[in-house]
Amino acid sequence: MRDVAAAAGVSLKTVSRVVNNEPGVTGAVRERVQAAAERLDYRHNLAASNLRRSGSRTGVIGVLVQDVANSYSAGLLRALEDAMRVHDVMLVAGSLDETTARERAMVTNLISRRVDGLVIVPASPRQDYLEPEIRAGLPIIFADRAPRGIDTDSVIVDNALGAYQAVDHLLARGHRRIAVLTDSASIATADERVRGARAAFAKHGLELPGDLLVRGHADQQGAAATVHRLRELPDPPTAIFAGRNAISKGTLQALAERGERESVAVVGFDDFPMADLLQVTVIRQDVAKLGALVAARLLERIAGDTTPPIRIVLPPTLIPRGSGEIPPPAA
Amino acid sequence: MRDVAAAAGVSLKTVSRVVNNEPGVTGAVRERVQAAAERLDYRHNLAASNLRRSGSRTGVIGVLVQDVANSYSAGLLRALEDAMRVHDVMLVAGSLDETTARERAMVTNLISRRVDGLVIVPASPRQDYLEPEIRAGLPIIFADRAPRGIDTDSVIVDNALGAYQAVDHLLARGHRRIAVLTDSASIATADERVRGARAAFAKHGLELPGDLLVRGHADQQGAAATVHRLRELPDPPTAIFAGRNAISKGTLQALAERGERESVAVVGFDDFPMADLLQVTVIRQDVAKLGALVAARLLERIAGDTTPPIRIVLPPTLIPRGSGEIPPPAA
DNA sequence: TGGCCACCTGACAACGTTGTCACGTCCACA
DNA sequence: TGTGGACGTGACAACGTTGTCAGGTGGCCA
Repeated sequence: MRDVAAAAGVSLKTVSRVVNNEPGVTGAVRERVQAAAERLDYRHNLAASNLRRSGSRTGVIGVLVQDVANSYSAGLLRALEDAMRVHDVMLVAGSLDETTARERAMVTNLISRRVDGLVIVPASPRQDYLEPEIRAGLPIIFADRAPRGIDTDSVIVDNALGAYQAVDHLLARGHRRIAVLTDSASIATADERVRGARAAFAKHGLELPGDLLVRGHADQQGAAATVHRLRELPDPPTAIFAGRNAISKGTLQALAERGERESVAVVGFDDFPMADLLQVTVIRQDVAKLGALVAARLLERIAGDTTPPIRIVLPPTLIPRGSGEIPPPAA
Repeated sequence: MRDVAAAAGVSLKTVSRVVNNEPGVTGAVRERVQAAAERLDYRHNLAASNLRRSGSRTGVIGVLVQDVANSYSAGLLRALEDAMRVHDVMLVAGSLDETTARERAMVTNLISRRVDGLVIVPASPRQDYLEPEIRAGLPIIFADRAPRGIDTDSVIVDNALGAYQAVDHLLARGHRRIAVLTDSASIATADERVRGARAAFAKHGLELPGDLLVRGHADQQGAAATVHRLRELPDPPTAIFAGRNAISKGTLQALAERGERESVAVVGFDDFPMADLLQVTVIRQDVAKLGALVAARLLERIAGDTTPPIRIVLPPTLIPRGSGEIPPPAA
């Protein structure tokens, strides 16, 4: 900038004015400065600018999701990006892989970078470590999963309701041996889904078969293995409620391998690409809507809104596509 | 930091030393400073730090892909993230949606933020606007698509070869009426793929039927519409080469709607989630490998490597899964 | 012609850090 | 006891920018 000023024969401040498109610079001077900047390949330094006008925005938000390669996370990211772009805000994204340590590390890093806000799909069991940041006024919104140990804005999906709908759907079609596959119990969401599944059984005066509730699935392969095992039981499940994206895929994979895609009912939580072509009945969360709501709330907070935290719960929807409508063999 | 220094009864510089874990501070003093920092909720400001030690890294790279929600882009992002994480580098990601203007705008923004490097899956027809940045030493790697009008590192896939393999696969099974569906001709990749398809026909002493080459597909719906139209022709295609992810999906969707999934052969370019379960034969690009190579090159550049640009071309692989092995009806 | 005002422009300090260098203390050794 | 050196600490300037305020120029009106 100093060089540009010298080349244009003006002061630093005038270059600054031109660069920031501020008024108070004559046309001729402005052009001279622009020409010099162009000639010298001058590039404005946003970091320095933000430092000087401290208290202003950096134009960056941090987004911590489960795995950016996962279609659900990616969809959320995209929805946030679209909403933030109009405000000239960019996204720093990170995958947590359900790791508490990574969540902590990335949050610390993002805070050091003075992001304008944080969107977190938490991996850690408690988030009270964020207390000082909240107190300092950093906007933080939890997406998909509610925070624990702290009071913050959140936009989540009614997981219990979704699971209830899924299992009720299967019970209504006569299934009784319904397997429930979820991920690690340390994830609050998984607990909610199990709760919803139990509630559906209870409504029908039944109980979730203990041998068919299997938690702790980390990935597709694990889920596939479980399905193979369960189907080998003397009294195998006639229907499967897959508690997450990757678990649905593993379930389908295993059933396909066994040639049982047509005979065993499946309802999955979370829609996924190609689920329509695969005719998989799912509980769909409206990621685009969730992302839009998160972004809107975040923008309000960034704009200075200091009202008490709100908690938005979106109802999921069951999308029947065939796999969930397969009747039990006996019926 | 000033407050911490005052609270601990030391100078600014000493706090700096403690914060950066530099040697030359007695244990007692160090603890006093840490306690004060903790008590005052002090947060190190990386922007200011990077400004002071200018010339050092910001620990951020910019990644511009087609669409972060697209499984291919998301996979690339994830591969980059994994490789960069060990070097404590975070990713700022943006979706270009094949828009030249957005590419320019985001590049400008990222440069203002002094990212350590840029990974670009270009949307614009030419990238010579990056010339000054390259000259200034900013590491830029092109991924998936080669740069035009500029000489930079790039890691791309042999698109012509992939298309050749796909079409040759179909020709070898007796298909002659093979439809070739690609995206906009302004995308260099699409041209390459058409070229490869023609080469395969040429090898068999044939020519790509002019009425079956349809370019300019923007999304899944457009591709589906084309498939419906082509299949209504008096002499319809017996096989379809889908030149991209979304086009494959549109093709499958249309064929499913027509009940022709079992009778019309399909080979798609780019693997996609669930393609295995859908038994879709595809040309697979190894995104993880591509991402790893891009990251490795970028890290070398960031570390100061100034050797001439290299160009890595990865061979794609045909994965037979069923849809590409359907024979033509007559045969 | 003098005076007032609007309008441009520039000097300076400050944002939160850290590199450089100098100072002071303490210990070891001659 | 004096000297040298190692070590811990701090003062200061600088990174690239912009807010504040003061100064300078020119036009217009009395």
